[in-house]
Amino acid sequence: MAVLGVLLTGPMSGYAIRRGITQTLGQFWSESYGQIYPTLARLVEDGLVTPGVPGRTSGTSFRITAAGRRRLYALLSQPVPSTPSRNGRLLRLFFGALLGPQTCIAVIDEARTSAEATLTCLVRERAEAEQEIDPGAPYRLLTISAGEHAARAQLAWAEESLATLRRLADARDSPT
Amino acid sequence: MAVLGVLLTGPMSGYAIRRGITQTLGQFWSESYGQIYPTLARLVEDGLVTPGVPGRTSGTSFRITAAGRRRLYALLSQPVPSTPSRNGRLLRLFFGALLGPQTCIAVIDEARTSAEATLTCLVRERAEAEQEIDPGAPYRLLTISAGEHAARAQLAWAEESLATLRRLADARDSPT
DNA sequence: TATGTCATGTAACTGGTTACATGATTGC
DNA sequence: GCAATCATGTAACCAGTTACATGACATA
Repeated sequence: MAVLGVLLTGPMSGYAIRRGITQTLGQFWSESYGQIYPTLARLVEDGLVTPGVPGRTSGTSFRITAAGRRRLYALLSQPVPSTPSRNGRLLRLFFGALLGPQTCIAVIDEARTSAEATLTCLVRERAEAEQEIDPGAPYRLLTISAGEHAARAQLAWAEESLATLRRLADARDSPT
Repeated sequence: MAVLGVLLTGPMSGYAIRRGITQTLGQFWSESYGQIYPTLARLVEDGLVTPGVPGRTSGTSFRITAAGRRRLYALLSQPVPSTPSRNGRLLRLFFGALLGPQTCIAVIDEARTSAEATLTCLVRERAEAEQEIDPGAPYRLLTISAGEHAARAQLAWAEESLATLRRLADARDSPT
């Protein structure tokens, strides 16, 4: 789905597909070479993608076909599969009593800085996306907005939680 | 880490460990039987967990050892690994122009209802956790709070996005 | 005695990453 | 000519789920 999707923007090499995925979908999707090339081979076999001229190695190569577009539409239309969530940060904090307030504060502070970083990154992306005028722009803004909401929520949670933990640490250190 | 963690609350069977993980860590962690039993075997082999009486099948069985507690502490202290994110919903919306506003509205509305459901679930959990008085309670509240922030953010994003898409659909349908 | 839950396990499979090998092309 | 990047691929491995097999125990 991701490979066919980025090929919508024009023909490109597998290398460029990966760069496209990490750059534009990076906030919520990722693929490795070990995934992309076998996928491309299968897509070519199924006639959803045509390979470039075999001789030339540089420049554009893989191109989505009409059947590929139809298939992408079908894939996009499928219900969103529910993925079992795994959050190593929250797992650690859940057993935080074993770790103590100081270590937990470090864990949460790392969450705070990472949320800040993604937020500034997304704000820049939004500015770029708002300049574009093609029909896909509003939908891309939707995904950027989702990232912003999530990042701001994580930021708020982190600051709130840091305050709570600092109170907890103070109460434990100085109740003599 | 999750298995050792839930064993902190007392000895229990592998079956009960799984139930404990899905019930209390369900919001941010999951394990399958195919994962739990091999893990338990390895933990027993390493002396981090002692099996129950082999004859008896019912009741409690696996119990964390002192070495297990030390190991859990070491595991919790390790840096949080960054997991590559994959969000099928946002991937679909990114290519939403192909899908059209109506289908995207359905996708987002499903996100809205699921966020509402987890939110009411978390509010109930918070009420329960606030009653507890053991030293681990504040940390568990931290993880509940994280879930609440995330769910509220998703809710706000969904409502905002639904309004945007409805405007888009109207503009496309009636500009004659 | 039949049903449901508790309980332990495993084999096959899926999905995915990492690390490496290989070579073409470009720009300095 | 050399370094950096572009480009394609794959083998080994890891993590994890699904589906199934097996059986104990309680209870209606």
